[in-house]
Amino acid sequence: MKIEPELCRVEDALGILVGKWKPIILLHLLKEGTQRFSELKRSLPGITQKMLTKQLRELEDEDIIERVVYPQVPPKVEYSITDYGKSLQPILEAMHEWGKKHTLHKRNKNKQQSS
Amino acid sequence: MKIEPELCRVEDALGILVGKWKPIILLHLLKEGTQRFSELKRSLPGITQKMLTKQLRELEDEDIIERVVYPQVPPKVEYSITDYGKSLQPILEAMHEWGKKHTLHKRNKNKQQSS
DNA sequence: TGTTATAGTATACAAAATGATACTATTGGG
DNA sequence: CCCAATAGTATCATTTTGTATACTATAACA
Repeated sequence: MKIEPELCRVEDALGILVGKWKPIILLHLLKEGTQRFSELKRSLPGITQKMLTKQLRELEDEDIIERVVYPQVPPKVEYSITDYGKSLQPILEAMHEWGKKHTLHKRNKNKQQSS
Repeated sequence: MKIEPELCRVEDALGILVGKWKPIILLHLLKEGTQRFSELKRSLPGITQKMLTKQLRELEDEDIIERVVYPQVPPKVEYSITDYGKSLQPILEAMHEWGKKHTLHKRNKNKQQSS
């Protein structure tokens, strides 16, 4: 019995979700809707401009988010999830749920070890 | 409206799933059941021993897989998914499904561009 | 005696991801 | 004239990941 090549499709989802910031950016946009660059930055304590820009560009390249530039000074740029990007929501939520369980699991584990 | 800190729990799932090899190792173990080190290695063309060992250790540390050593020569070590690890299956499957859709999406996108 | 098999470890190196910091353009306001 | 505000770039340093290669122990086998 061999693993079919299609099984590796997980990599595609991972390739998009992975990165220290991407999932949290997506959760923000899903939850809050359209956000300006500066709003996102304020919401993600610790991220540098460079990182935020990079992650946003990558998500944009994959059609997960949309970028709208308003020709103003000072500049205004808004980001939002595309319909296509919304299809990631079940994964994000599944991961979120699992993550919460995992936090408990780790807590129990540590409790046992230290008793 | 602020994002609650718990929203960052996605990171926990990602931390475990991420890595060039982890998801594929997990899919193998889920699909084939218990596997020896050498079987896994043969199933993952291109992986080095060091990487395989490292990924397996990390998964073991998180209680996702179990490692059983048989006191033999030559050595025999078997890996299998724990019950806890099986709870990742829905995520893996959701990612797999999404990945398939994404492949089509990209195909359509490229078709449009080249027309 | 030399070779093979297994499940690794050790070391060095290369590449990719992330971080820190400084810099830019523009324009309205003081 | 100078400063603040926004959405970035540019450059360099550090950290994390991954690769390549050689090495180990031990018993069975030829």
